[in-house]
Amino acid sequence: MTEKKIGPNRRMGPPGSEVWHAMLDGGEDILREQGHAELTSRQIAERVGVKQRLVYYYFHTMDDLIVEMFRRSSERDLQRLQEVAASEMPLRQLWEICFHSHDARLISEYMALANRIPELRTEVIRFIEKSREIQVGAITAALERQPTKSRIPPFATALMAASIGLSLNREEQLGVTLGHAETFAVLEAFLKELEG
Amino acid sequence: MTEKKIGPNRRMGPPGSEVWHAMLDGGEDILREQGHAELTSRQIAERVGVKQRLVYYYFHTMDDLIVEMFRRSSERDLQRLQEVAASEMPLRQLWEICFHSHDARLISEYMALANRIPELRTEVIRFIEKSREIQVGAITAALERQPTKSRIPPFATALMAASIGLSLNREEQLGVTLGHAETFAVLEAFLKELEG
DNA sequence: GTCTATACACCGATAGAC
DNA sequence: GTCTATCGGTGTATAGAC
Repeated sequence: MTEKKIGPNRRMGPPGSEVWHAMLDGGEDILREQGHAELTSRQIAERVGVKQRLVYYYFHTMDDLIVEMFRRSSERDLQRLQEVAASEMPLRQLWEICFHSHDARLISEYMALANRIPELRTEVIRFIEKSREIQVGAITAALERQPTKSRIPPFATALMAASIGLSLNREEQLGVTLGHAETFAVLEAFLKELEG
Repeated sequence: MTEKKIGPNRRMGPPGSEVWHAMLDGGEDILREQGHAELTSRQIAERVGVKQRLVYYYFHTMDDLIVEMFRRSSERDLQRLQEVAASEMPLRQLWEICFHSHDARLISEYMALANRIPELRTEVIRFIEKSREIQVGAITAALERQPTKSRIPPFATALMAASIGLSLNREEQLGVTLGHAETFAVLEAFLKELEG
């Protein structure tokens, strides 16, 4: 029914421009380094080197900016997942991405923000589902190549690996290492079994 | 060096009183139902039915209140974990607790808050480590009772189970079910193997 | 123990000039 | 495309009366 409740006199800038990207970059840095409480239009403007008003020329609302941040980031992630899924040793590379190249703090901030921003929630759901599909595809292909006795279905394998990677990552950043070495050993053995 | 930077003329109320608990209860409800952005002294006061000023009679700062919220909640959780760890079928009960009786949204809010509140971070670390120790104890005891061929070490088992439970819980709340049935089947088989 | 009243900072968002 | 200027709202925290 109602379109976006934006002031009728608001001129808006085009997405994809240089400043547009710079604002998303700045927002991402703030979210990762200082958390959601500091993610404000003023902080972003200061970091980019413009005035606060300009943020509202490129984004309808702050929530919009946050959604765009996640959307841009998740699209990049999915593309990279798809690339390594088509490579040799995809499972090990997928695991490396899952574990090493995500920032646990950033993820936890997005998760909390998704609780109150419906559009972000939608994007998060889409990302989880798409990345799982990609991982399942790679696992299924690996199982066909390698005659292994693993009786864990691909979908369960993907979900478990993603979950464990997330927790290991998060705990490591917190400074908890209880049980990590043992878990890595189990995962390494599993990877060897599937991919040599 | 510096003690808490509290106004020198601030009179403070005692912890543990009825109103003190009511404020933590209200804060927890707000955090679960509306998220961190609505967790303010004014909202808590309104929910408890007192004036905003009283919140600062019972808590030095809002961050202090949040830390107390988590501390009280995690102490209760640890106690319950210890109780079921000493019962029969502890593994299945521990899994039920891990999966069913935690609110994923509340957890994600605490995780994000822990990024910016050092004392909360400390409490979260303590909780993760203590609950893992309890779970490892139960798993070790179960392995001694049951002659099973599981070659996954107890610490890895505890970490993996907690991780997977967390993700399943969170995804279910988001509305994602991709791979959940397969994962439950795997976990159920594992539980049967260890505890019949 | 609980209240009224208030200082002060900061945020989201907008109007309109250049 | 970018700016100055500003409005209205809300937040944390405090002083001090009852």
